Amino acid sequence: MSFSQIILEWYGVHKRDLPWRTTINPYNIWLSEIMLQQTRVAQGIPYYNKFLEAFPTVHDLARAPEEKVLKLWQGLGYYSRARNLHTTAKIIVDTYSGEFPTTYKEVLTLKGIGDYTASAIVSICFNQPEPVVDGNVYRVLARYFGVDMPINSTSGIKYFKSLAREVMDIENIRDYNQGIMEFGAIQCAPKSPDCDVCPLNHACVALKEDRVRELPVKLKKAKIKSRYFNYLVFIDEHGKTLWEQRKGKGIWQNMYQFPLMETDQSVDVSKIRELAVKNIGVDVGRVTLYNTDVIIHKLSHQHLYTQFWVLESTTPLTNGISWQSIFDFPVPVLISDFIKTFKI
DNA sequence: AAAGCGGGGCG
DNA sequence: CGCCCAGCTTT
Repeated sequence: MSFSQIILEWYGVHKRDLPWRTTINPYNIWLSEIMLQQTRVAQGIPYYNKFLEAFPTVHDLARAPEEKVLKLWQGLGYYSRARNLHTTAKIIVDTYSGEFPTTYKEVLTLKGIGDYTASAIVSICFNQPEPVVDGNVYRVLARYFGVDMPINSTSGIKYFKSLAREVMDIENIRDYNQGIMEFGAIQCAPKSPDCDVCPLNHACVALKEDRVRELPVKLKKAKIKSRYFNYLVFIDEHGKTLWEQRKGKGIWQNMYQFPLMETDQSVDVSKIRELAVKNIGVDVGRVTLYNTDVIIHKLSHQHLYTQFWVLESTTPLTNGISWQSIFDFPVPVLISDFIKTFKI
C-alpha cells in the first residue's frame, strides 16, 4: 500500500470530530484555518464557536467594527490574524460579491493567507490538488523519508513542498490533506511517538535509523529580549481611569491598555511619580505598587517585566473613562489578568 | 534570510 | 524551562 493510501486509511479510523469538519463552507474553513495558525486545536475550538455565533457569515464579519473582532480574538494571540481576517472579509464582500475565490492563486492574494492556508482552503473546500505543508506535515515527511534539511530554511521549505506534492493523493485531496495533518498531530507526535503501533513503521527511515527524536531539523530562532513595562493605573475620585489604544508597530496593535511607561530597567516609586507628572501632566497623590513581585509576561520573542502602579489623582481625570467600561475593550492577556483581579 | 508577532500545553 | 502548535508579514 502506498504512503497516501495508508494515511487515508488511518484517517478514516482516527479522524476526530471537530467543529469545522461538518462543513466545506469556505467561510467556516477559512476562519478555522486562520485560528489554527500556530495554535493548538483545543485552544482554537471555543474561539471558532464564539466567532461563528457572533458573525455567522462573511457579511456579518465585514460590517463589524474592528474592536469587536479583536475582542472576540482576545486571548488567542497573534492579533494581526484578527485584523487581517477582518480586512479580507471586507474584500470578499466588496470585491468578490461575498463569494470566496476558488483558485489557489486568487486565495493566496488575500491578507493573512499564505501558502499553507491557501492550499488548505482550496483543497478542503474545492477539492483542488494542492498539498498542505504545516508543522505536522514537515514532521511526518522528515521522519518517514529521513530528510534532515532544516524545515525553516528556504531550500527546506521548497524541498518539503515538492515532496509533499509528489506523495499526495490527487483523487482524495480533501481527506488526504486533513489526514496527513491529523496523522502528524496524533500518531507522529513531536515527542515520544508510539512507533510500535504506527501503520508507517515498516518503511519509516527515521525509525529504522533511530533518528525519530532528531527529526525534523529546525534552525533555532533569535534570542529573547527583555523589556520593562510600567502601567500607570490612574484612579480619580469618580472612579475614572486613563485608557489608551496601542498604535503603530509592535505587539498588540490596536488593542487597549493603561498608559505605559517603558524603561530600561525596573524603576521605583519616585521615578514613576516623575514620569507621570512629566508625561501625563496629572497631579498625583498616593502612588502604590500593585504587584510587589514583578510580573513576567512571556511572549515567544520577548519577556515583559511588568509592574502595575496605582496612582490616585488629586484632580478629576477629564480625559478618563469609567472603570467598568474598560472591560468592553480588547486587551492583551497581561492587562486582562490584571483588571480581573484588581479591585478599586 | 531573518526578525517580529501570543499564548498556552506538555514532557 | 525549552519546544511546539493546521504560519504570515515585514524588514
